Amino acid sequence: MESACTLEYKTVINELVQGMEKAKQLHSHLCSTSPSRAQDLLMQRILSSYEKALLILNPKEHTPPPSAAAVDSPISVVDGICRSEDLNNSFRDNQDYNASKKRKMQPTWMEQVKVNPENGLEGPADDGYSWRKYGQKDILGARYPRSYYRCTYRLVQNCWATKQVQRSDDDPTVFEITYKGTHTCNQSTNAPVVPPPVSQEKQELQQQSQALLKLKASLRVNTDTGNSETMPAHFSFPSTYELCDTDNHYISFSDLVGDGNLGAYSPLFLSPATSETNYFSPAPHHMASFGGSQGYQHTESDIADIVSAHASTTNSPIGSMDFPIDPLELDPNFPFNTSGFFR
DNA sequence: CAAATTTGACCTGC
DNA sequence: GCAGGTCAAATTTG
Repeated sequence: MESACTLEYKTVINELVQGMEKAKQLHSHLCSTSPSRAQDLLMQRILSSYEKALLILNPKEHTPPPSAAAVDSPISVVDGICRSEDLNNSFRDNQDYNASKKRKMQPTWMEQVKVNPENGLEGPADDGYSWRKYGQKDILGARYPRSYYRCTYRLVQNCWATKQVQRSDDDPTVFEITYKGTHTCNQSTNAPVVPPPVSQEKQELQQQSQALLKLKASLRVNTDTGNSETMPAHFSFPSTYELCDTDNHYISFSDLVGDGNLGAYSPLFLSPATSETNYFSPAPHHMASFGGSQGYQHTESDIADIVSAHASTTNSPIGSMDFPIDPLELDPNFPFNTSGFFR
């Protein structure tokens, strides 16, 4: 059956292939005028991202990408680990979609963030979001208590993203951060108006990365919630993400800020003032606020759950893996019109 | 004084 | 019953 979805699927792959070719052309053009190691590095990553995207969409025709590069920064993501049990739950629960399991299907992923002892033993730095601590618990068998944070804008913007922070027993400079749910708030409005100056080389790199950003934008699922905002003003992934696919194989994601050349994309400099217990996080995305009950009784609306899950494909690496493109999983009323889904 | 944090109590799932 | 997660009143902070 050649469904419209299959057609769009092939279109996405075709666009990715074309994008990769154009990136190569751009790279050869730039290198002919001003060869640069940074450009080589960035091009490798751009191509790697394309390959990974293609791999995800069409695993039979592509080989696994190389591993990601490490980062040299005061705060570095040691790794991002999607917890296989969460993924397994997500897939297993598809058939039995009750409220309890829906909650489990919230995109969840874990990162380990290492901080420099001199500037971060109190906690890793800002991840670009505003979090409010709402609890702390001593965990059985853990030396350090676990802290619970939720988005500051939960009430204002109905944003249900939460995170748990726990210092590693083995290495006190490592914090294990578990993110649950994705931000539906718009915190980009807190970004500084004037970005720091950017060198010409960085501008060139940014131009290339903009192509990727557009690609990411074109791949986003149009949730059409009434909020027509497009790509966020700032947009980044943690330096290295390792995601597991449906077979629990890890897929390594290197990003555009990994070598520090594209710091302008990092939420670290765009972020509002936040507590010291903030870290890297997936990029924010922009969703409409949903009316709905809140509070103690775990009664967030079904819509919010659906949005949290599916909209996360735009910004949450795990979210995207959590919910493969499968029409059966999507809201039947999902506005999958071609003009909205593809640019 | 408003916002953020702390912390004991309460709720939920296993 | 226990452990983890969350609430909400009290307290602290800016």
